[in-house]
Amino acid sequence: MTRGKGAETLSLSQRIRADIEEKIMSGAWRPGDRIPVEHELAAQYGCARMTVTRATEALAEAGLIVRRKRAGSFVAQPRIESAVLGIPDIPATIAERGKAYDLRLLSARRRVAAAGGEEDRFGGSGDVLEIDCLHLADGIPFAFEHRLISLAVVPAAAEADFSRTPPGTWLLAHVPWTEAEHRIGARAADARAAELLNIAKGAPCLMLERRTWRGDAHVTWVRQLFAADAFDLVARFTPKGDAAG
Amino acid sequence: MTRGKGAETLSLSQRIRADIEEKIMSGAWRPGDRIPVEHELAAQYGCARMTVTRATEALAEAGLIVRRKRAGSFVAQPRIESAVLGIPDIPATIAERGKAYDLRLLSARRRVAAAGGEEDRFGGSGDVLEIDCLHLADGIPFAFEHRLISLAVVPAAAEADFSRTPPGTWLLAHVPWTEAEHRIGARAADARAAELLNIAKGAPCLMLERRTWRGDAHVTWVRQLFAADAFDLVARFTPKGDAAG
DNA sequence: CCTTCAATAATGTATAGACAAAATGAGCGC
DNA sequence: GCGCTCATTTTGTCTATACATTATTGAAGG
Repeated sequence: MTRGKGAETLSLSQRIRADIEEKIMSGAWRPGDRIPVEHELAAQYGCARMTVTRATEALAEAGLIVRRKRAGSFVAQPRIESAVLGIPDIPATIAERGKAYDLRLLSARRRVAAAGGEEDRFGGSGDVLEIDCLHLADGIPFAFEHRLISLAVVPAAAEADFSRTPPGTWLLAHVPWTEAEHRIGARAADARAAELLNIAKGAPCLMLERRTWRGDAHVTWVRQLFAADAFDLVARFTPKGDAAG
Repeated sequence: MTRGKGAETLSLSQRIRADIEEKIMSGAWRPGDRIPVEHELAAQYGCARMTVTRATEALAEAGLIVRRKRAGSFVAQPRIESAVLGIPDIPATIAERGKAYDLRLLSARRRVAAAGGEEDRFGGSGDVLEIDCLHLADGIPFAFEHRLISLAVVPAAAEADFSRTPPGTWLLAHVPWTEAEHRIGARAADARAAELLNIAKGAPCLMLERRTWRGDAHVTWVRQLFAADAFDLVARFTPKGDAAG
């Protein structure tokens, strides 16, 4: 379900690559950290530097690390998600349009994920943080967000102040993710959404649902509703899966 | 606008890679064609096989070619776009749900793209094919599509029979693309869309707009409307920009 | 203290060779 | 004709080495 590659026998350079990736994804090596120099890794694995180089080259192409001559190789800063998916961080989107961002936290409570259903995939303890909030642009409602965060996976979320930093932004900055699934659709606004977004009941809304994993652990689930005239997703792609703009 | 890499001095392996890529993108080497074996390319460029290998490896990772031991390397079949973007080919989507696909061509005419506006980016001659069609699942309207195709870039489109093959499917199979831009939003159905999709006027619809380029040439522009309950886009991503499922 | 410049440490790229692995196809026995 | 074996071709990976490139460091000189 989560990782694509099975347990096929990896070549040495692939294993080196996977090891480094694991260190980064697990958080052991953090953005900006310098990773061991290539000859050192070569010695460690008992192989030629070229073999290490192939791993680091691939990681650099994938954007996980940055290599700099003479300086060394460093764990890359996490990219803003929008650069990858065209699905932007909301405060960044609003700022881009030259508007003032505001956040209104509607509710945040800790509870146990319901067993048996969708929610029991939230980590071991089953404790989740459930958050409702409203994103505003120049004081006008922009998006309504409903979110669950796994406290088993992200215990620090219990202490975060989501009345000032929106949960999505906080998570992006604090938790590396390995996989995400999006569902995008159109929905008619129900009574509550209509009231919060200040639109007519039944008016069209863009719905964005996202699940995010780190390894096998389900990190967060979120549903965002945008009034139809407030927002369009835009994404630019090449066949390779690159994203730009 | 189109290609990322500027005219920096490329390394030899990068140049080899670019040369092969050009051959594929231009259509000189078509899907399924075998490309020269590595030692042959090495001789041609006067370099070691390893240097060629690095180019072919990168192309394989990018999905442009497929390498098979003993058999050789082949230009990859164009991937179904859904594998990359989560934005599926409509007949494939419908078939996946076990429903019968039907196409109704509403109109197709050749005209000159309007100058000055958006449309003048359609190739040199400015001739475009303008197509309206309706996609049906089990006889029920699924999506309404409005499309422009550049006849300067894709002259063969003039002869294609779009009453049997939907234009998107035909293009995917015939024209390699280098870049695409998507716009996704929610819209209220206008009178015509409502009638065609058999929904109420003002009902929420998912709107999907896509522009596709080959190199600098604008290949096609399309807008598709889906009734809100008929369709959700689903996409699965890793931070690297991979797509799966 | 600041500037200049050279030594140096790291990546960036290429080489020639080696052996492994896999798929193909040819030859052979039945 | 059918199935088995085996040599051959081509990719898959690694090695050890070489030299280029570049940013940093630190020392020399003003």
